Amino acid sequence: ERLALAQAIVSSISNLHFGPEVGVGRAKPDAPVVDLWLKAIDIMANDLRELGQRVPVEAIVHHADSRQLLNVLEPQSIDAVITSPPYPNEKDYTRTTRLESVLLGFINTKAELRSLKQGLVRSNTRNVYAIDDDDRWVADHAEVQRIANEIEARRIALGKTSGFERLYARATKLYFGGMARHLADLRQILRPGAQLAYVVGDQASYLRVMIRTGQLLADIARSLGYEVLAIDLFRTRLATATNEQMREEVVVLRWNG
DNA sequence: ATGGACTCTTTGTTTCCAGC
DNA sequence: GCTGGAAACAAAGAGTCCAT
Repeated sequence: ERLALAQAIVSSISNLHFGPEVGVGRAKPDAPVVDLWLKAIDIMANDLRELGQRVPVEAIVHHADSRQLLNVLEPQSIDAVITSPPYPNEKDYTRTTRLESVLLGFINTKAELRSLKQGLVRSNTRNVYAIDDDDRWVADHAEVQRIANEIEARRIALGKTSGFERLYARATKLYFGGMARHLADLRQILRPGAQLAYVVGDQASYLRVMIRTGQLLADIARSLGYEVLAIDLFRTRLATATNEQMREEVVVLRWNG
C-alpha cells in the first residue's frame, strides 16, 4: 500500500511534472486521492496475481555501488550481465525519484541523500563531488581526454561560466572513469566465458559535443581485457537541439578469464 | 561547494468519426 | 458494430541553466 501511495502521489495526485527534469506545476484545487491510490494498489495486486502463476525464480536484490561489487558478490559467480547504466547526459535520477525515495524512507536526511548520490557512477554535474577521482581511470584514454578538452574549449569559446557548465568536462571524464572502474572490478566477479550487454546512448548534452558512448565503452572494455562481441544498434532518438539522430546501442562483451 | 528550477518539441496514445 | 486514419491530447520526455 505504501508503494502504491508513493507512486500515486508522485504520478497523478500531486502537481509534479516530469520531463528531462522534474518540475512543479500549478497547484491542483483537489484530487481524488483515495481513488487513485486504490487504482495503483489494484494494478500492483493484478501484477502479483499474474506473476504468481509463473514458474518461481529466486531473485536477490543488492543495493550497492557498481564500482565495488566484491562487497556483495562472490568471486567468479556471475555468468551474464544485462544492464542499462546511466549515460553521460546531465540527468540526475535521484531528483526524478526524490519524492518517492523520501516517502518510502530510503532518504531521511541530506547526509543520506549525499551518501546515495556518492554511491552512483557519476553521470551529471549534480552528482560530482570535490573528492571524486574516478577520472584517473581514463587519464590515458586519448579519445575521452579529447572530448573533455573539446567540451571545455567550447565552454570558454561560448563564454559559459556557470558552475554547472564548468563541470561538464569533468563530469564526462568521471563518467567514463567510473564505468572503467566498474568493468575493472567486475572482472573478479565474472566466471570465465561470461557475457555482458550494456545499453548506452550517444549524447550531445554538453554544449553539443558528440559523445559516442557505446564506442568509447567498448574501447575501454577492450583495454581492460574484455572481448567486444558486437555493438548493436538498439534504436535511434532525435536530438531536438541538433536535429540529429542519436544512436542507442547494445555493447556486447565477453569475459574470457 | 552543491542542491534547485524552468520550459517547449517530439512522440506515443487515445479519441473521434466517416465509411463500410 | 467494426475499422482505419486523422485529430486531439498528454507526457517519469536519456536537456540545460544559477541560487544558496
